[in-house]
Amino acid sequence: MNDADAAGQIVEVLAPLAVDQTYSYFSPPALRLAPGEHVEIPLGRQSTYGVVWEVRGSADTPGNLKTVISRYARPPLSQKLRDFVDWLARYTLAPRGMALRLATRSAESAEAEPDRLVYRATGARPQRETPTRARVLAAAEGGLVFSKKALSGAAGCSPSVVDALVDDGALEAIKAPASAIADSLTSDYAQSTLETEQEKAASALRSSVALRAYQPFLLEGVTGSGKTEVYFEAVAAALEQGEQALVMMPEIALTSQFLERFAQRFGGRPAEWHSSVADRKRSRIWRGCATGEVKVVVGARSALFLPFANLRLIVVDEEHDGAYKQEDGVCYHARDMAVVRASIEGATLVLSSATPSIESRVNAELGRYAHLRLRARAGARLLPRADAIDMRIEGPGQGRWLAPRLARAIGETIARGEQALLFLNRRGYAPLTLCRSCGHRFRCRQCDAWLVEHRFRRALICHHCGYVEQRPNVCPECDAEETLSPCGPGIERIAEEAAKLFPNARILVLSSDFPGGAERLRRELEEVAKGSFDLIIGTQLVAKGHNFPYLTLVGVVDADLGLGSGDPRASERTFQLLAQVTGRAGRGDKPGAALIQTYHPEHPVMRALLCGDPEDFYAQEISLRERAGLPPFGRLAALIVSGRDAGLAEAHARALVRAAHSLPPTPAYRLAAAGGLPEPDEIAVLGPAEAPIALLRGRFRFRLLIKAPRRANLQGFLRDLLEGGPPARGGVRVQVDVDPQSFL
DNA sequence: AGCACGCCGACT
DNA sequence: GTCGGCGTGCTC
Repeated sequence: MNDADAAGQIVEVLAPLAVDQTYSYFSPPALRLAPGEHVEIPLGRQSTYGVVWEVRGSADTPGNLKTVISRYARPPLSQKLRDFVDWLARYTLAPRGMALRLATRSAESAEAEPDRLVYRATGARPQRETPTRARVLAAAEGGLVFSKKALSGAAGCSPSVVDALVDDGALEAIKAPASAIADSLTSDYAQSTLETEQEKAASALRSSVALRAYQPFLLEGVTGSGKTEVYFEAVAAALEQGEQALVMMPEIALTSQFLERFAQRFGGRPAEWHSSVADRKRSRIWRGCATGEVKVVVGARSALFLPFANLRLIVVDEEHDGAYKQEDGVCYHARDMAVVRASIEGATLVLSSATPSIESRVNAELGRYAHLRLRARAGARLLPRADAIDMRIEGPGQGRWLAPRLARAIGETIARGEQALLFLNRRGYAPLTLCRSCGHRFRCRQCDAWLVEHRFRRALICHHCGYVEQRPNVCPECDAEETLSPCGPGIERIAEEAAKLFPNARILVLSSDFPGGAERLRRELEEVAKGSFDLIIGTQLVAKGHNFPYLTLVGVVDADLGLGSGDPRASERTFQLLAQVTGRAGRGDKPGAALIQTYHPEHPVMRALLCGDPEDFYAQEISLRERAGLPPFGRLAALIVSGRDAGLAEAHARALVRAAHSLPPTPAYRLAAAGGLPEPDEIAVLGPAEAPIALLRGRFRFRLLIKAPRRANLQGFLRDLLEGGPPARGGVRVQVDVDPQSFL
């Protein structure tokens, strides 16, 4: 044994805490740690868990360093995953420890499971035969294997009797084969029949997967064009090579319907990963990903941090969906980070959507993503015919919300025994309640927004902060009775009108604030799919996930809602939502119809919906942003002020504020260099609710999100920053919301 | 994440 | 006089 073998090591360990640094430890000679291994380390006055980030050298004695306590027998984090953690931390400006947490949260207790033992009768008689032993042996008759618990349970004795019988030779213990973590999958279990366009897209993906190099694709295709079948071919290609694939979906889109479809194609279910998977299962899947045993994971955004051994493919389904944004703790956009992970892993990336986000479209047009398009619906299905109802011309009378033409169409649909859906993205009965006698309007005490009347709950509710108060019968300002008057429609009010118009119809109202929770919702959606209702009235939760096979008519009640919100993505979001809802209409070879009630039939969003071609919309929207001097994406940066992480964050805050000229290598700087972030001429302190609105009213050049107790202090703090002086106190965290593609 | 240290308001 | 609230800072 030479000196190097006898010496200990100096290792850099990252703990999954709010620290950005790694800490140095001495590792005794016997441990021989490698980067990525999981260790227990002393930290402060207790011990924690950490990951070896780097082995820095050897040493004979600890010197002034503390000593690593032990090694955990978990699969080490690969260099690629560690690089991803570092990248994510640098990009989101989160402490590296917090980024590591995302990757190790389910690693705890991910040790190899101990062999499970089962027992079988050997046929030999035990040396001493007591009545209890006889009962155990009787239970073990027939040559089958049983668990210890099953035998002792059947015999009504303690498990130690089984042990004794093993010692006596009457039973034998056998290693049970480890139960599989996930179903085994077969790449060609059932071949999909693909049409020409699909076939072309699928073969592009298949050959990319075979190349084993980072290659990004935008897979764009109208509802029903068979995007899923196409990316299933890419999954199949990864399986054929014995390698891994990750399919990400927004949590609510991850339905058993989807898993069934997957099983029909691959002969088994993928490993599922989302918030309600039990802890034990989670750590098994975590381990299975690291060992390569788990081949395909279908999961929500957190699946992005699994320790894949050989990841060949990442699919981001519904890539435009806002649910990919993580907004507390480490703030990140899972779709963007999927791009980064794919590039680090050298994997194929597929962003899939019927209505891609603007930034993905722009990336495709710039040639950063290969653009695969499916223009036709698969299986000769036709797109729903969309028609506008111009509310200025053919709107309903006073106090009604459904235009006569829409009401008629619903009646006819129900009469044919088909299903209709009325969509209105507004919960409650009426968005505003005022007093006809004095003009009093109900406002939220916490945040100043209008209170929304909920008639089912007899309450006034703030949709911004959740504040609730009882709906009074008397005006609180002028004491007049019976003068409180609801203005505008909410979904409950539409339900009331529909019940009057169609007294014999089976109507279901679906809104996220109804009691019963997810369980009831799931049951109701299944009933809808079975055709148990004639008319469904719902908010945006009807837009996603489920298929409604009997649905042939979709009516959009207030299509303009959301266009006037001041949100920079208002048009984009409205288009995506309405395209999704109206796309639900139609079944088999019978085209559905969509009727859209709008005051602005000429608006680009409406025009795109009516002609059924999103091309129009994207071209308009991108040129609008160009003319407004906004980059098509990466338009904003968020400054989050909080009490913690002062040192790290302060530097970034300075960099951001002086981004136009300063040189620190932060994403903010690079954004500025790319022309995305002009120098601010004013800094204001806004709450999270106000900031997005103010932003693209053009008042501010970038967004400041403030999380802090006292506003006045922050004002001073930020002014100090702007003038370049030392901030008196407090810390700053900067989050930059841009497309990482431009930084790769 | 824990845990200590420190600085202000209400208690035996 | 202290007990304890949480706001802040540190852990190799």
